[in-house]
Amino acid sequence: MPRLNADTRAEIRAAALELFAQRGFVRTSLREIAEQLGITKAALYYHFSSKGELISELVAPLVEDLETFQKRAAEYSAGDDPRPLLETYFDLCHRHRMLFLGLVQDAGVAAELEALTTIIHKRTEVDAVLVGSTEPADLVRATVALGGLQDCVVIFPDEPAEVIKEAAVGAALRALILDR
Amino acid sequence: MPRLNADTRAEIRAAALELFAQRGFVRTSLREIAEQLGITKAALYYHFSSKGELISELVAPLVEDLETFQKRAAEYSAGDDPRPLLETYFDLCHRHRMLFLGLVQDAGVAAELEALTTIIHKRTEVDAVLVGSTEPADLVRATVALGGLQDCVVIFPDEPAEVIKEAAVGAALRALILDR
DNA sequence: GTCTATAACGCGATAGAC
DNA sequence: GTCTATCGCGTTATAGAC
Repeated sequence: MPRLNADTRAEIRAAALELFAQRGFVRTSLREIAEQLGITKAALYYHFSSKGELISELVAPLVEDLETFQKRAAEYSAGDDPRPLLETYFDLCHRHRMLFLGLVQDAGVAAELEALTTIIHKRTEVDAVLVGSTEPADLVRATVALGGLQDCVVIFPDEPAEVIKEAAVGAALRALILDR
Repeated sequence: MPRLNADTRAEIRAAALELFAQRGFVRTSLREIAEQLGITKAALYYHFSSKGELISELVAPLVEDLETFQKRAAEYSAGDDPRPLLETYFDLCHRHRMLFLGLVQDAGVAAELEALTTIIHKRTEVDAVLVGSTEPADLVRATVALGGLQDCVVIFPDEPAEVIKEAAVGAALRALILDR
């Protein structure tokens, strides 16, 4: 029988986004999404031709926002104040944080052995030590510093480590330290 | 028939680590790892009782290094120079960069639609604009700044956005700007 | 527009021969 | 120590009834 609510497609998007953020894209099956809505897997296929298409539709607004942001960034010249750009980028990430959460959930797939949980837990403890505080506003500095270092090894895996290390540690230091 | 090389177990570890770094943990099947070595999936099971055990063995050295690092970090007091700690953390990440690469590959599972590739590409362009250079040593500053911002929305998804934003943008600004 | 039923596939994992 | 063969499962995806 037809369901009462008209916009099943939008309902599917919403339910999927929530489950993806909680469990990641990989470990969320179409069956789970369908069950959450009280419809069947096959019914879902009526609305979306594949899991990829569903994901694609969820990611599209992020890509669009990024394109807009990129155009704005292209007008930036050395010497301009970068703060507004950084603020916009933060807002963008925050607006799409459900998707980013889904991505990191996926990254933790291997960690059914709890290794990743352990790793994250240890990082958090180190974060607190580095800033001597557990206030979010302080922890953020350590997150940017250590997270930034960590990002560099995956973004520049083939560059000579010494070059990256010097620049990265310098940037991390500045991010970490408030007073000067 | 037995293979000529004695240390099959180590060979499996090496092949697995390489494939995991290239394609992620999720999308690398035991069959692929076995084929790369010219053995069968079943033979692999003689050496490792499960995929989890194989991954676990690869991740163990990272966890060990993190534990050592954490102990050292615990001796750090506010006011000490954080640089040595940051350098050690970078070295640690760099030493285990194959594993980190595997984790981000997993995160890109959803992106068979190439959305993630698009996203990363756009980020790289913005990075270059922000520092007005394509030199790795400069790009690193943008990576730490924008990567740090991005990390914050997944690390603190439930904190009030304004609190996180102010601290994060501040840290990103300091990471980005060299001269002061 | 939604359902039931099922096909087709790849995965991790196991059994047993050699 | 490695093989062939196969199981059981969850998955994406399709066909056809209502």
